[in-house]
Amino acid sequence: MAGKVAERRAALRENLVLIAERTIADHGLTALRARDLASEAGCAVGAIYNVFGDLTDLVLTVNARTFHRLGVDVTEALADAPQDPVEQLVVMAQAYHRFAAENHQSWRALFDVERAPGEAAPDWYLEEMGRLFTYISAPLAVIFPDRDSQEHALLTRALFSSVHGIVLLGLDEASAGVPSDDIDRMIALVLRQLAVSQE
Amino acid sequence: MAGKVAERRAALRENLVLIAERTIADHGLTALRARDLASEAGCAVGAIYNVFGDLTDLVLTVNARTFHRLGVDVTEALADAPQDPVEQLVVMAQAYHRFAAENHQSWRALFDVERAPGEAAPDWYLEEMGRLFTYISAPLAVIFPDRDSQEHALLTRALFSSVHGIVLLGLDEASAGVPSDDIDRMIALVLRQLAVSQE
DNA sequence: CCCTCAGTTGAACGTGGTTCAGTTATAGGA
DNA sequence: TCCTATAACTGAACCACGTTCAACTGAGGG
Repeated sequence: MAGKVAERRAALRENLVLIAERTIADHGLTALRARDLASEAGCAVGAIYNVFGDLTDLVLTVNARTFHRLGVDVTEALADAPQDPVEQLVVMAQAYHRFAAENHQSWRALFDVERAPGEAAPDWYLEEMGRLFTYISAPLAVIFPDRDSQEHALLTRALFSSVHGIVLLGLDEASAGVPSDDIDRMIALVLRQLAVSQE
Repeated sequence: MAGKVAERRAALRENLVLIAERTIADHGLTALRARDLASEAGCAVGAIYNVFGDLTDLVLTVNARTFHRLGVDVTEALADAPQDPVEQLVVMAQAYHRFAAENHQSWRALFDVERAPGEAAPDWYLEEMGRLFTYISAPLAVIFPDRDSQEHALLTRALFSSVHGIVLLGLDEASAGVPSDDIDRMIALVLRQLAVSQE
C-alpha cells in the first residue's frame, strides 16, 4: 500500500481548500475558523497544521485559485472583445468589475490577507498579475504607438490600479451603494478618455 | 468640586486618543491592544470602555482626526496650485499620495477598520469625503463645461477612486516597491490624459 | 460621620489560532 | 505474518486578545 499516507494527505488538503473556499465565498474571510474547518472536514484541528503551515497558508492557496479564476474570466472576456483596443480595455475592466461583484467576498480576501511584513508576494501572485498586465499592455501599445515601453509599463500599472480603485470603492458599502451600472460607466469614462486624444 | 469627574473623563479620553494615534502611526492598526493602551495610559482596561464603546470606536475617533489632517493637507496644496484646472487635480492627487506615504499606517487604518456589516459610514467620513469631492469637482467643471452635473459627479468619483487605487497599489509592499516618483508619474499620466482632448 | 452611588478596577470569560505529548496507523524488513 | 521505527493524527491545553462585571473606592449630600 505505497503512498496511502500521501494520498490521504492530498485528499485532506483538497477537502480543506474546498471548504475554506466555500466558507470565504459565502461568509467572508473573517468567518474562517480552524475549529469549524476541522469539524466540517471531519478531522482534528491539529491535522490542518500537518497540511498547511497556518491558516494564512490555506487562505493564500484559496486566493491563488480565486486569482486564477479571475484571470480566466478576463481572458474569456477579451476573447469576445471587439478589435478596437480601447474597447478591449473597457471589456477587460468590466470583466474585472463583474468578477469582483459576483465573487465579492472571495475577491476581498485577495487583499485582506495580512501578509507578514517583509514577506515577498507569492509567485502565483506575480505570475497572474504579469499575465493581466500583458493583456492591458497590448492594447495600450496600439493606442500609444509613439510612447516607449517604460511609459507603457507605467500606464499599464496606472490603468490597472485605477480600475481596481473604482471597483474597490464602488463595491465598498461605506460608499453607500454605487449602482453597478455607474461603476461600469466610471470605468468607461476613464478608459475612453484615453482614446479621445488619439482619434 | 462639580464636574471633576467629567474633567478626568475628558482627560483620559484625550490621552487614549493620543496614545492610540501614536501607536497606529508607529506600528499600525494591528499593534493596538487594549492592555497596552491601558498600561500606557495608566488606567485599567475597563476604564477604556467607560470612555469608548469598544476599541473600534477609539480607532474611528483616531481615523476622523487622520481624515481631517488629510483634508487640510489637500486644501493647502490646492491653495498653492496654479490656475490650470488639470494641474490643480494633479497637485491635489499628489498631495493625497504624499499624505498616504508619510502617514502610511494611519492612512491604512482609515480603510482597515472593520465596519460592522450594515453599519452606515459615520458622518465625519461622509462630510470630509464630500469636501474632497467638491475640490475635485470644481476643476472638472472647468475642464468639461459641456457635461452635465451627473456626469461631473461620476467623473469626480471615478478620478478619486483612480488616484486612490494608484496610491493604494503603489504603496502596497506586495507590488514590491513602486518608486514614489513613479506613483506621481502615474497620477499625472492619468489626470493629464483628461485634458488632452480639451485643448 | 455615614450613606449612596457613579466611577474605577482587574480578574475572569469567551473566542480564536497554534502547539505538542500521547496515541494510532503505516511501511518495510525479518 | 509479525515487529518495529517512523510518521501522522488527536484534542486538550496554551496563549493572546477584546470585552465584561462583581467588587471596591471615594466624592458629595444629609
